[in-house]
Amino acid sequence: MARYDAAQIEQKWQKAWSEAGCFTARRDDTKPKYYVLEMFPYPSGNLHIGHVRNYTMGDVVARYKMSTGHAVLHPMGWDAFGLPAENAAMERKVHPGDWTYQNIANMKAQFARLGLTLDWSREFATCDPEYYGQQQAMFIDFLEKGLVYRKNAVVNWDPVDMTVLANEQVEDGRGWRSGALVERRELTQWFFKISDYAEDLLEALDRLENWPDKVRTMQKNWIGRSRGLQFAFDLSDRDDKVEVYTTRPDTLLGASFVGISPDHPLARELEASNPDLAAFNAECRKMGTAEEELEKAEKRGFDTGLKARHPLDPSWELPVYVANFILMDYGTGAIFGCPAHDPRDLEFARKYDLPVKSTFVPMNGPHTAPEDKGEPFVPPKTETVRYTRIVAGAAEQTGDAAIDAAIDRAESEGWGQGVTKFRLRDWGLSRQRYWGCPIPVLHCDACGVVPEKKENLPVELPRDVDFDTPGNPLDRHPTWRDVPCPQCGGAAKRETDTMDTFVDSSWYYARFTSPGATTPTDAGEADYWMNVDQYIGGVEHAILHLLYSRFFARAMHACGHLPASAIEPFDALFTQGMVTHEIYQTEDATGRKTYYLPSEVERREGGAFLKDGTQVQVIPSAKMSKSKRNVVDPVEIIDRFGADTARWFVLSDSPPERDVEWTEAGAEAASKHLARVWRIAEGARDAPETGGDDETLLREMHKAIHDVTVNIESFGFNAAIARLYAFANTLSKSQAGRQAQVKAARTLAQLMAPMTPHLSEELWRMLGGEGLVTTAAWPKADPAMLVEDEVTMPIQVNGKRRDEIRVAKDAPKHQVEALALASDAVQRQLAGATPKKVIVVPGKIVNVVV
RNA sequence: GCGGGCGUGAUGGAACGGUAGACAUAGGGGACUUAAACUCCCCAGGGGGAAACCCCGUGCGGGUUCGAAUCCCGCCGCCCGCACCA
Repeated sequence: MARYDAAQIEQKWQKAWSEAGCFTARRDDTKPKYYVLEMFPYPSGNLHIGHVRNYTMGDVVARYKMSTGHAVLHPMGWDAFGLPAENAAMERKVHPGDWTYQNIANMKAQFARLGLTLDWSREFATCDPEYYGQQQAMFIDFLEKGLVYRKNAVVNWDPVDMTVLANEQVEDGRGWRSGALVERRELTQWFFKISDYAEDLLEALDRLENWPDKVRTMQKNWIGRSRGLQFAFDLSDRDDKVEVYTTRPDTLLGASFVGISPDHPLARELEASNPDLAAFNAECRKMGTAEEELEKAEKRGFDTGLKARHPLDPSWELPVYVANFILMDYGTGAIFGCPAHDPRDLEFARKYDLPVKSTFVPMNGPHTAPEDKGEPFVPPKTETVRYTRIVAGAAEQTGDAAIDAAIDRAESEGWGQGVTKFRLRDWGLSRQRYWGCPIPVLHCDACGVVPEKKENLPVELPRDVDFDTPGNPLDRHPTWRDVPCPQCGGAAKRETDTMDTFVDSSWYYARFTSPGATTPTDAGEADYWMNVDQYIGGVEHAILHLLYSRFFARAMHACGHLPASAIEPFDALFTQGMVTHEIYQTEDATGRKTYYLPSEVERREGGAFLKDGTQVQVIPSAKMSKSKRNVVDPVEIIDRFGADTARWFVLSDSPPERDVEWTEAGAEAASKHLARVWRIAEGARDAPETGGDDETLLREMHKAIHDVTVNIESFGFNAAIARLYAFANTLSKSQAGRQAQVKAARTLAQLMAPMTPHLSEELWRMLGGEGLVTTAAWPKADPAMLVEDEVTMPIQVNGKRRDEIRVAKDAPKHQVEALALASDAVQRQLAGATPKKVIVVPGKIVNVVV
């Protein structure tokens, strides 16, 4: 009678699966294919528990699909370019490549212990030249198709480190390393023309039925299609116009100022002769490039002194302000402000003492007008309101109708036109960094921008670089940078910008279908395996990564790298929650925080303490992050309890889409339960040949098969586990004969197999299962065993439960009603009164209304 | 600030608009043990009551419904994203 020894059995079964080649994806025309993919990890060096949860979920799906007769593709790779490798290079003098590949080796070893169904024969890292070379080939294809172009864009510039900073590297307007005030600087950069696909990316969302609604809504809002009016204000005192775009032309008669972005051409022109304005603009440009920062900043403006003529009344002049909250990237970079119907404009108007004029009021009810210190009135455009200053249309109409009427008027009078605009901006892919995919073009004095010849790809990153000097090492690497022009043979310089790492992750799913191909994809393989049937990852990727991938699949199709059927690469999406943990910190006199690992901290009465007795502050659970050190090391957990325990725990308790808090107690409990299942299985094996009531146990078994199957298929892993607990409890108490108990225990092991594959293999063998449980066919519930002929129906009086009755499942309504009314509890509640109404929902509930 | 989501016992959570709290954790009681650990059994939303049973209860305030944790409106709190973190 051996004890449950996780370490020993996990190794044993991992070896068995590997020898049987269970997880190598094979095309098989006799089976439906199934491609399950989890978002690949950044190789930080250590697997964290969030990875364990993410990859276990995918593994449950993969294992379930294997046992339901699918040819499964479940690959894994590394999102290996990015900032942390350069930071490590600067801090520790290691080469970014060495650091990255070392991390990959570490993490792969950790992965191996989890017992995942990954097909490692397809592994690649995005920093492999074989991968990024194909990416460069596609860049050149995109360039030929007009899907890539150059334009100027602003970046965060650190004047001390002489480098471009990511938004994340800007803290309170200062560079994280240098502490210097960050400036906005304009550079010529490469852009993908994602805006060409804005309409299609938006329309196609409706067909992504197996995506969460929240993700589709977020993408819809991000793309932000709007219908509005574009027109120009004539300026009074100079021969010029300001072109504006508005989604509320119906509020034009409530206009009180014209606002332009500090980066607007007019603002730039005026600042040349106006030092105060120049100072104001310079101040605005000190802000970082993050939209959040701009939006949160105090609304400020500068009166240019210019006046704009109202298009509906030339004698009405509006002041022209430069305002810090207007983005040059959206619309025309200029607006008219209508304070009565826009909170931002109202804040601005009150600050600069500009008029506030309502153009419409609510249909009914009291209303504190924005004119009198009230709130701005911003009803949904579908709501009917009463117009007090009408641009066009009826006095009482919806916002939508009024907007359409206003556009019609502007068009017929010839001073403006209706246009559709998108909030979605083109995707800037240039990064002034070393550790990324080189952009495969050259700059030639004679020929201009010239793509590298495809036969010269990959343009490999040079190895001999140093990070001692600020700036991009590629810029100061003459032998790499200075090369002959591929077109004319004259002197040329390589592009030293590298690609955004989002490019790398925008097509890796396609590369997994043919990781060794000498073209980006192999048509036959892509056609067979695409699309990803189930994609799993964090909701933090709801917009950028997923939108970029959808764009990339379209662009790849346009260049012949993916079939038309794969332009929506992810058939179904599941966004899982994070694993969270408490944060432990201390603060020194200057407020500097030091964080501690959970393993360094002991929780006892009175709080949490370090080993030396120092008390630490406990911050409530938050996403596990390296910087806050609130991380749990999965390797420690696996060493202590085994991989099956870690897998079981991360799936239990919390619904997969919600965050789960890691607790020590929870892990221990999971471990105890698995040991208990082991004992239950042994009990079944050793049960007396004959006992009582096999029928009840087998009925419960079929119900468990049904429920667990439904739960797994709907991503209700926590519910599946709760159901498995209940079934284990039933089995442990059962007095059924050996044959029935063994059958039930074997089924329990099999139902648990997607979550706890090693333990299940062991029990499967112990209980006489044939072959591997991993390759065994999923059990089927016998419908005849699921039907009940009697049901319990609760009886409510006025919606409150007072009693319950047992009735035949198909008892006629009048019989149920009579039984319900006969109940003592109901009679007591009625106290002689006659019920007004009795609602009988067959098989569900009875409600007696008094 | 804008967009999206979430909020249920001490805790994680369950509940096609139909018995709120399944399942589990921590806790309490008991059995086993010289003792403990392990294991097994029982109790357990709050309040009242000897009990039967009654009242209250799903962040807060309204509404729809025979019936609301679930749907609608308004607030509060927390989380995710905001285009150069991945």
